[in-house]
Amino acid sequence: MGRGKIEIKRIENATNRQVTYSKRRTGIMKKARELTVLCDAQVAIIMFSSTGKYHEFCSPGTDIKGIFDRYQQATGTSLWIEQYENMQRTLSHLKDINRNLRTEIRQRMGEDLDGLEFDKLRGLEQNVDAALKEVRHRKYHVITTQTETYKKKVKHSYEAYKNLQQELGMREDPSFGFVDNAGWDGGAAADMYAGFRVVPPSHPNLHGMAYGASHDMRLG
Amino acid sequence: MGRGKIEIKRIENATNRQVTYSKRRTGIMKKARELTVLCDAQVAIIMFSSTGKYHEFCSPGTDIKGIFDRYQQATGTSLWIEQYENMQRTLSHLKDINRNLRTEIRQRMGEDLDGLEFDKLRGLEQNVDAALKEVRHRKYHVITTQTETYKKKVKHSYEAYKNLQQELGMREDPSFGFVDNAGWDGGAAADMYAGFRVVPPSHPNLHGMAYGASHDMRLG
DNA sequence: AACTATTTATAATG
DNA sequence: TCATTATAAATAGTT
Repeated sequence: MGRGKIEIKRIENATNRQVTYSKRRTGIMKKARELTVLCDAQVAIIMFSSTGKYHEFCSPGTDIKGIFDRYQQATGTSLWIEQYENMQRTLSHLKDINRNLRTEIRQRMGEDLDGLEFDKLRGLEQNVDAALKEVRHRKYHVITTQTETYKKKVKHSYEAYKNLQQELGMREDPSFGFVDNAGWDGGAAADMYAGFRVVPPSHPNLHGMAYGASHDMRLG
Repeated sequence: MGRGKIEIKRIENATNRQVTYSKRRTGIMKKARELTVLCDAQVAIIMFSSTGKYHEFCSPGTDIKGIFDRYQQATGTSLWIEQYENMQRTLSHLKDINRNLRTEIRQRMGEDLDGLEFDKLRGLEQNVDAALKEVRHRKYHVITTQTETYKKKVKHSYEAYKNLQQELGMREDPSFGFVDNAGWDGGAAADMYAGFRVVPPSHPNLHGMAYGASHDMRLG
């Protein structure tokens, strides 16, 4: 349909190709529109030219997404729906795990124990007991390390002071600067222990910010 | 183009409509195929006839999904991608939460404590300590209830035996049946306590099946 | 973009 | 549904 017949193969001349694309695209769109009206059909068309421009047609009364959702239902071979449902499954699975984890934490916090049988309770008790020992052990390790570090710091500081004093030849007033060694080092260490270990906690702080519900427990 | 010109409006005769749909559909598909070849374009077409049958066309080298993904990118107005990405975000968020929950559980089990500062450790210790008390309390409650129930059962059973014995007028051989009350009831109760409370656990069973990694901790 | 010779699509018909 | 064909419509090449 034109001045001459053409072979159906790629048009090499880019301008020609673009012109032909434009003409034929219009033609197809018109035919699609006519089809929807004449035959009461639903049609969706998406086109990309070789230059990347896109055009679409969609029969009135719906939209591209609508037609494609219908298409997926009709074919059964879902495209996005499959991914979507996979994700839904994963999500649901994750939520289950999440719920279980929360339950375990609550039970480890001594809550929601009503549903547990005796055997479970005994297991939980032993487990929490062992955990407590571990935590205590670790805590003492940390406090010991901290104290050692502090002692070393103090010692180095004192030595630096001594050296300085020696360099100055003790010409200054003794009431200026450090007075003595013993009272300083030991006192500080004792204070640390008092603050960290000797003073008992006034309240156990079971649900406060210090530990427990520290991260967001709600689902998205 | 036909023996006569037609108005572009719905064809009322169903048969005619179906015939026209068939012819024109073929025509559009052919034009689409020609367009892809001549102009190096990408085209996707989906059609539904008024009777619900569907037909599709897609330029070679891709598929419907491919073209529609490209379409979504081109338009920016995402259709499925938006839902998809929302779910991805939710999923990722859930995974984060689960990871945190697992970390908390591990720390409540006395593992992975290396990263914790002293304050956190102290909070954890207090928390686990309080939880242990709760669990113990609950355990004793359960064992007490169980024992009471058991005692009642035994008592009822013994009374039933006594009544039966009385009805029989003690005509049978005393060596048949129950011998005495005391040895039976008390002994059973003591055994229970021994099994549940007196005997110390041989191994704490920190990671076994009794408690701990009871649910699937892997992700899907 | 418009024009037009020609090809192509298709409505009516068998 | 298939084939035919007269005619409408689309479009290739041109201006």
